[in-house]
Order: sequence, then structure tokens, then C-alpha cells
Amino acid sequence: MTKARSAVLFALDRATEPLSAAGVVTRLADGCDQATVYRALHHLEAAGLAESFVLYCSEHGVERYYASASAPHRHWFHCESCHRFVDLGACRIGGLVADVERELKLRVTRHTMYLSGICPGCSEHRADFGTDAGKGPT
Amino acid sequence: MTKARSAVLFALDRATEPLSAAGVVTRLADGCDQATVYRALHHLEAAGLAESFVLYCSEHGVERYYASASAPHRHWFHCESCHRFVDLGACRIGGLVADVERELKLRVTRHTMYLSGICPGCSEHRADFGTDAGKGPT
DNA sequence: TATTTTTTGCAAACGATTCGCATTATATTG
DNA sequence: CAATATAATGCGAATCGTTTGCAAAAAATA
Repeated sequence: MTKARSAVLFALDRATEPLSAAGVVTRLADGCDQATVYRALHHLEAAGLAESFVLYCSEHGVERYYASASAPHRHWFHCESCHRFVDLGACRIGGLVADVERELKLRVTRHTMYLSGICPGCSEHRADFGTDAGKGPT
Repeated sequence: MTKARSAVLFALDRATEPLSAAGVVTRLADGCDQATVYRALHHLEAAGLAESFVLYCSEHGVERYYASASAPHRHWFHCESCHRFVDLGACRIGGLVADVERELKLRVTRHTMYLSGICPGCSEHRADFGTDAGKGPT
């Protein structure tokens, strides 16, 4: 494992949320070229050391986000207000995917799933985002 | 509803799978500018007449795909070989989303979910994609 | 240590999407 | 229906995340 690659993997490992290529570049101690970071991320994913998904964010546009595969496969919630991710914990759709796979005779090699909305913190501080607004009686 | 917008919506309605902006442009009888198509798609989604998701495809790269909202909200499987979509039917993760929403006090406004792999047709014709290869006894 | 194979940095290239602006279509008003 | 205000369209240039060519530097192999 080269210096650049392990640095990128280290950044993913210590991050508490998925990182975009730009996010990784920012967190790299001895800055290395962004092309190198992109190539390192590709390599890590191909090697099964990281996983990724593409997400649109009003602040950052469409970007691919990477997470270390050292933790079990999981899914994320993306806050449209503070643009941070909330860990949804280990994947819960394995059974559903297996069902569909059997029903439709598909060979599923990967799945993407994420939620978007307003996180608890942003709900508290911004009235227009009230957690239960318009969802029925108190 | 302007001529361009209804033409775009019509294209989405008659399509049997999600369409990228480029895909819509291709299917438009009287071709209109791609900028117009992009704007029309934005408008339709904002108006709740269409829904979209971003997906990476080895053949087309990262693109946003749109589907008409005239049919109930659903999810798709994307074949990595023929690059077509397979309809997975109506959304089955509503309950799961509601659970997470409650557990983590999130306000979920939208969710994205899709599967990738090899479709039945491609499995048949390409040995290396065998439906059950390496999955246990015959 | 010499040699082969990979990886890195830099800059240019790409592709999907967006934007500015003048023109045209649609909606509003008298 | 005419006159005016508002929004949508076409065209081309600009953006932005990501990829690529190529020469230099680093790692693996002999």
C-alpha cells in the first residue's frame, strides 16, 4: 500500500461520515494531488477497502462519497440543511434485496440506499423544519 | 403547461424505464434544446410530476434519471451489462424509512434506493454472469 | 544495486449540467 | 383584440466533478 493510498484510507477511517474526493483532499496532512486522491479512491473501492455512492446535495452538487469498508456495510441520511450525514446503522435491506433478487431472477451485485431530509439538530433550530409540522395532532 | 414541458412529460410517461436528460432529448419528436429539457425536468420534478435519482453507469457515467410521477413511487434495478432498468415495483421500504425516522428523530423528505447487477436476459447469454454461480449447490 | 512496473503530479481534456442574454411565447390587463 | 408584463426557449459559453496523457518519482522485483 503506497503512502498516498494509506493516507486516503486513513482519512476515510477516521471520518464519521462519507467523504467526497474534495473532502478527502482537505483532510490530507501532506496534501497530495486531487488526481491521486481520485485514483486512490478507485483503487480502494476496487480492492474492497472502501465503498461509495453518488449523491446530490444542494451545496456541493452531485458528488461521489466514500466510506471505509472497515465498518460493516451501512446507509446514511443526508441533511439538506447542514449538509452532514447521519449514520443509519447497519444495512437493513438485505432481506428485501434477496427477495427481489429471487422474485425477478436478478443477480444483484450492489445496492444504493440513502435518505434525505432535515436532521434533529436542524429541526430544533429552524421553525420551518419542525419535526412534526403538518404530520397530524401533536 | 408549455409545449416543451408537456413533450418532456409525455416522453417520461411513455418510457418503460427512467430517462436521462440525454435520453429525453433523443425521444423528443420536434427536438428542442437540451437546456430546455434540463429546465423542463427541473420544473416537472418541482411540480411533483416527475421524480429523479442520480446513478452511475459504466456506459453513461453519472447521470440523473427521471420517471413520471403518474405511476406510484417505485424503485429500479440497473443492469451493468445491458445498461437497462428493471422495474422493481412499488416501493417496499416505506415502513423501514418510517422506523428510522422515528428512531433517530429525522425528518425524511425523500429517499433513494436502487439495485445494480446483471439482469435475467444478460445472465442467460453470458456464462460469466451465471445467475447462481458461486452461490452454493445447484 | 540495476531494472521493471506502478504510482504520482501537473495540466489539459471531458461530459453532464447550468447560466447569461436576446428572442419568442404565454399570460395579464385595459 | 391590442398592449404590456412575465415566463420560457434557444444558443453558446461557462461550471464543476472527474478522468487522462505523459514525464518524473517511488515501489517491487531480479
